[in-house]
Amino acid sequence: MNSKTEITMKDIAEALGLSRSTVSRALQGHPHISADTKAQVMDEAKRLGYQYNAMAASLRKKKSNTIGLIVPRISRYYQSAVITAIQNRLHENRYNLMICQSNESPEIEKELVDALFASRVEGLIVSTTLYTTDFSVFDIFARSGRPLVFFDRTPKSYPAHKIQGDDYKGGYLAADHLLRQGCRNIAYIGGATTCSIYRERYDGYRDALANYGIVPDEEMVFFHDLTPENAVKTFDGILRMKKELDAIFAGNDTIALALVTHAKKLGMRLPDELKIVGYSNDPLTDVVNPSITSVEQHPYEVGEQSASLMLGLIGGTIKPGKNYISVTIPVELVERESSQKMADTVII
Amino acid sequence: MNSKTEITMKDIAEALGLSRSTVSRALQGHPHISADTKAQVMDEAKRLGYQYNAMAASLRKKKSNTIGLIVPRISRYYQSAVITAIQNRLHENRYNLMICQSNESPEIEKELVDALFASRVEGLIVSTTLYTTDFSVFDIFARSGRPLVFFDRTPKSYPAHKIQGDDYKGGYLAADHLLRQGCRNIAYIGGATTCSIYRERYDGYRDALANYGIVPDEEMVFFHDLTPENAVKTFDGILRMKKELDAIFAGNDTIALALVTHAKKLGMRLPDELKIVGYSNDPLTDVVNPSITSVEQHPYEVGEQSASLMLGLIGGTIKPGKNYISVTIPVELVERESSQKMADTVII
DNA sequence: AAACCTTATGCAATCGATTCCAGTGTTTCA
DNA sequence: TGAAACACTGGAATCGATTGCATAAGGTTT
Repeated sequence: MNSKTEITMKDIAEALGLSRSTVSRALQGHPHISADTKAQVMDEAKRLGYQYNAMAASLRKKKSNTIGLIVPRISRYYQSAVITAIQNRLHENRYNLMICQSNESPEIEKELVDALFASRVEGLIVSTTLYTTDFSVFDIFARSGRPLVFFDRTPKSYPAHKIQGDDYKGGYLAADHLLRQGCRNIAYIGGATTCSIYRERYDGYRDALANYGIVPDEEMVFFHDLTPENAVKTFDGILRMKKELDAIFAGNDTIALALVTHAKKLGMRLPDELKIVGYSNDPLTDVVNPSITSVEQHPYEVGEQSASLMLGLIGGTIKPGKNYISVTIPVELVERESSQKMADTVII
Repeated sequence: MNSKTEITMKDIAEALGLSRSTVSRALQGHPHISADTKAQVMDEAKRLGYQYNAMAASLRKKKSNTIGLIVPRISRYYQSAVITAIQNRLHENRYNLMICQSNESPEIEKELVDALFASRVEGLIVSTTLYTTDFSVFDIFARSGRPLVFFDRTPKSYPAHKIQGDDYKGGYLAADHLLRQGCRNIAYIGGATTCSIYRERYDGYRDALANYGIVPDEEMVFFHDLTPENAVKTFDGILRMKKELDAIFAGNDTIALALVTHAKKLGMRLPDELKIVGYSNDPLTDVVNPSITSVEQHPYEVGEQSASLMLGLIGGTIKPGKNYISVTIPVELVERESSQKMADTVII
């Protein structure tokens, strides 16, 4: 019918012989407006099919009620779990979330930062790409005083609020566990070191080994894209070197699963011959055979903390002054079959 | 420094002694503005730290360059793959995407529809919750002439554009394949029937059985929430009934995997004793042991079609008139180990 | 009856960018 | 030389909602 012209408050006002201010206030439930007028306005709004224009209101109020979020990929279990937590928390507080994917591309990441800024999001939550090294793209938020919170993949040297898992501890726990299970030749396959989380997990791994007087063998430590294909290739490479190998600490659960499957195909008996530990505690680690030991990062907690921090910063209930808040969420090891000592479990 | 007042075009205009119109045009690269003026404006904008306000522009232009998207959950492989495709396509066309999760709740879904409408998204792409039965919540989009496109979970009876996988065919292919492998007692575990896709897959399954003169056993057909726990419970229930069972057609890959693992734990030899087919061709079906036969739905294609349709409808290059466009994306069966005939493959 | 408070409403500016319609000054061509 | 064409730029309204300030009517107090 009326696809050309939008019904606005002005239309309601004119239809009722009221002013636009009164209509606006009535619709907001302002206390100075009489109950009678409010009812009239509501009715007329419904009758005309009036729809609130949040953009116009945002412009005037300088308040968009929207937070921006940039992640490399929404498909990964951990990231999507964090996002869900963030969105739930924001939704409770009547905030919208604009979710964007950088696809691990720093260029796209920059475009998204600018686009979200232009859309006047009130704050930005980010997990960077693996290859982001120039963090100045985030400066516009810092400069304009709009809150900026990083989670998971946080920039080591860039000043900003950060919520992250305890990656050092995660690496330590994983390696220590494998050592306790009797392993002494533990490989590490992590992601690109431009991203600090893999470096920190390595540090934890290294320090755990040190407790046992072991220095990591450079040839058993890998940093590369964590795709199943790459992981399998790396694994085959290790085997070709004819080195002793009794365990692998994998950078994520997807490749841990790929390694488990590949090792089984090669006829290795798991976990007797080879123990594997993954990272993130993806639900699938629990439903495969053997189930895979992994490091729980509590994504829901990370998300809640990120969202709460953001809301606090926007609402002014959190005033960090010149300081930056850094929250480290504890991690814990979830032991499953893939790292059991011999004879503890039977794998079919 | 200047967190209170924003730098606007007006500031640039005043600094340069130009009018706001000229500044606006210069910034847009309007051909009527001299190269010299443009350069001056650009420089001054940079110097002052000017940042474009997309909201103000959207209000004036009545064009937000933003599309809304509502899905039940972003964490599921198929959905997130579709979203990625949509976002990539929109990004190429300088459109933003507001991704929202309904968490399978019709109430939240309604709130999101209203919020996105209020934010003046130019169109809405939706995959409904399992329990959405009242589709009138989407009426505001239809009424205002803003494009509405459903994908995957599309409302059977609601008039709108739809992009969907061929679920009937998928069900047919899966069942037919199992029949060809020699199975005659095939269970079906699908999701809630309020959602048409599970009903259609069932129809395909039923018709495939009919070709072999088989009528589905009501006690071997299940419609419930597709969680691993539920699936395992259902499976145990079937076993308790002491019925003949040689195959299961599972509603998604997550439960297919859970069933495979559970069956192995029970000491069943897969695929000899029991064959399993999943749905969606989640990458994990390929890396588990045995790898799982599944139905590929081409999520990337679904996403591209959805985004292209949306862009076409907005841009006016697609004019459906009073008609609604319905695109069905072909599906295909990807055969893997979990459904091989005896002795075709060896499972370790 | 004057002063004062309450309650309910209206006026008009404002948020920041866009764009139609003019209005300059310069060039070109008959 | 006059007129038309052209290249730039400015004025001012506009998008739709919000809000500080003003105002009016009615009620209460002294």
